[in-house]
Amino acid sequence: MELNDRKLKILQAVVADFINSAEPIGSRTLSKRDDIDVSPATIRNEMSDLEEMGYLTHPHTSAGRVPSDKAYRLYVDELMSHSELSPEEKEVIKEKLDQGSEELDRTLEHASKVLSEMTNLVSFAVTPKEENKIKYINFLPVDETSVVLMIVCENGRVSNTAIRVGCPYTEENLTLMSKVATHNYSGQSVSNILTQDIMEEFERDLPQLTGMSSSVVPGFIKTLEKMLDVDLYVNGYKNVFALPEFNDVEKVKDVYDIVTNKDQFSQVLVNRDNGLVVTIGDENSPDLKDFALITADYRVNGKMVGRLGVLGPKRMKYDEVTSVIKYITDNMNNTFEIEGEVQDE
Amino acid sequence: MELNDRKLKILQAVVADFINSAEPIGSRTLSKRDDIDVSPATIRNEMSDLEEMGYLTHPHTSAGRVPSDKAYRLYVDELMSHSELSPEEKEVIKEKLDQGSEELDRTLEHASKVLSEMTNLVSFAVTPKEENKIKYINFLPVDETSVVLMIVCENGRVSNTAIRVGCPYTEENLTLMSKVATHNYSGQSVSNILTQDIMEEFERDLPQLTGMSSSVVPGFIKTLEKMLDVDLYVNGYKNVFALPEFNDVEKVKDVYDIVTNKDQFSQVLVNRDNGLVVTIGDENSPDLKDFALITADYRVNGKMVGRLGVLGPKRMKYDEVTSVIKYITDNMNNTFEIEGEVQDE
DNA sequence: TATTAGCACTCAAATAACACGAGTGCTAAC
DNA sequence: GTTAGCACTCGTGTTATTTGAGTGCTAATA
Repeated sequence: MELNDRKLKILQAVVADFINSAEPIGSRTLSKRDDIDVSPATIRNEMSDLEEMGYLTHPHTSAGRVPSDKAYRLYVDELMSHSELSPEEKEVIKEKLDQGSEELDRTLEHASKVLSEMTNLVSFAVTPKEENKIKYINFLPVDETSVVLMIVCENGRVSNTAIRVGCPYTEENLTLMSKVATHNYSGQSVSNILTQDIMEEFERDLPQLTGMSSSVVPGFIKTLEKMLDVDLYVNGYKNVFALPEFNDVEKVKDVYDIVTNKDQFSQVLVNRDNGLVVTIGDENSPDLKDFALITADYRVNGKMVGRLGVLGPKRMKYDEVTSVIKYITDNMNNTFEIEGEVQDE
Repeated sequence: MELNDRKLKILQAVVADFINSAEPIGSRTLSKRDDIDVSPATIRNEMSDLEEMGYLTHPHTSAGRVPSDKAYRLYVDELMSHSELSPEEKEVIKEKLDQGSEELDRTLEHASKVLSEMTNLVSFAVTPKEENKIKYINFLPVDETSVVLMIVCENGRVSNTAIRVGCPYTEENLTLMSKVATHNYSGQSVSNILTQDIMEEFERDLPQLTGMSSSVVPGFIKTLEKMLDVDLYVNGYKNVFALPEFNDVEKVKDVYDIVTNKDQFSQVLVNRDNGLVVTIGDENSPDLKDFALITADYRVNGKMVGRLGVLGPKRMKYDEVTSVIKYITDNMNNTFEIEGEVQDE
């Protein structure tokens, strides 16, 4: 059997209608649409064919049709409109993005928030497991019993931790320690440093400070390990409360479990392909089989520095959401690269 | 009418049973209890009196009795048992607490997590709006276009922000800037600094660096403002999914709104009395009228440095929860003060 | 006089019966 | 190839009925 034009039109209508209404679509409903001018009976025949071909399903005999994963896939790839965002929408997004642009290291987090606001879905941002190279390491005094360890990477990211030291120290000790650590590790990637016997190296190069080393090194290692973790920000969880498919506590809980199981979820996100990617239902891992996931990369100078996305029901406004995601990831670049861009008055 | 012994015993039984079962308690159920040996009819009479006195209510004529807020209050103040935690429970808590003890500045956050695990309720931690005094201020180089601002307070808290600078700088510039800023502001409280015209002061004392000042000062101010915010950590939200009173999406959403409306919720928490405080139903603000809130302070050297608590249904195991909270807040002190305490073998 | 057995009464919740209607599939006519 | 017509299906909503846990009241009891 072949997917002729009429079948495609009907399929497209079913998917579009279902995305809007979340209700199974019947033949009579479809026949009332302006763009379809055949009788319900004809539509029924076509729908029956489409079902046989795996594009539609039936919740039960006397219900309308619902799109299958295969139908969503076809819809996204071929059928849906690719409307541009209106200038007003663009303006709104631009404005929202700009509100968070001062906080350099929270750009991604902020963009994810904007994304959830624009799509009314659960959104997230994830930083890649990056092979950061250390620029320098600084131990700074706080009070008698604690110091701050500060690690600056070449890409500008900064981590710091407060560390309790077991013994008294002087500022000279700290300066020395900072110098030695920077000398030993600057230019190396974090994961590479972690393969070494850091404690031994500290003791070797700072034999007069073994007491301090023993209390500082574990914190140092912990901080490095933390730097290897991907950061995952989730926003707009409360949007699920408004979606009819989640009008049941179990479902709401499922989504909560997914987005709060950060290790597993970030794994899924990190392992995705680059670019704009849409995965629907069965295309995802089993725990996401009832969802659609859309992600896009955010790049600076061609290098991927983060991934942004939304999680929602398969019944998702794919065209709008992809437009918004694309616009945001493109525009974040501008926020970064072009400062003080000319504003049209 | 008077609250005689039998009334108290019955009331106590109703509250305790309801806390366990979440079901209205009938006279027959009560009469089967070992500690009550009067007939259902007698109990009915007593319950009727208790209802008249405002301690019990009736969902409807043919249902059992449910405790009122007044009953919970009496229960907490007079009726409930104050069982000590078992040595095993103490051991479990101690162990969990210890797992997070390295991360000095996350102690409170971690303790809140332990609290939610032990109580199966939503827990939170909040830091007081503190009048921190600045110890020193440091501007550190990251790359050509950005610096890190680091502010260390006398109490050991550290804040840092990445700031994009509009013009090239040298390390000497930064050192100078750090010195001037530290000289001008160390010893002062954050809120006090914010009352001053910081930009003017930078320009006055660093006339040769006006370009840098103009790009750095806004970030400096923003960081100071952020330091004034209270930090609120919420843990164990997913515990609400298991409670029968939240088997409805609306209710689940209500709790979510409460704990994610950080400004409002932290306001409620910050304004509480010191010490162990239990507020039930109407004793709370209207949006919390269906909940009970328990908080306790965590002190170091007598100074309150944080507040820990749980949010749950009024039907809460008050004795257990208060024991756990008390034990955690007491024990956090130990984690801090006494390092390497003798372990009993 | 306090307690309790007995009993009529109430009402939410569960169950059953039923009508409704949106939808289907099939057949025969156009 | 398309469509009108029709019997059939089945979820949904409505109403009636039953069930049972629980109450309040009264009268008997200790």
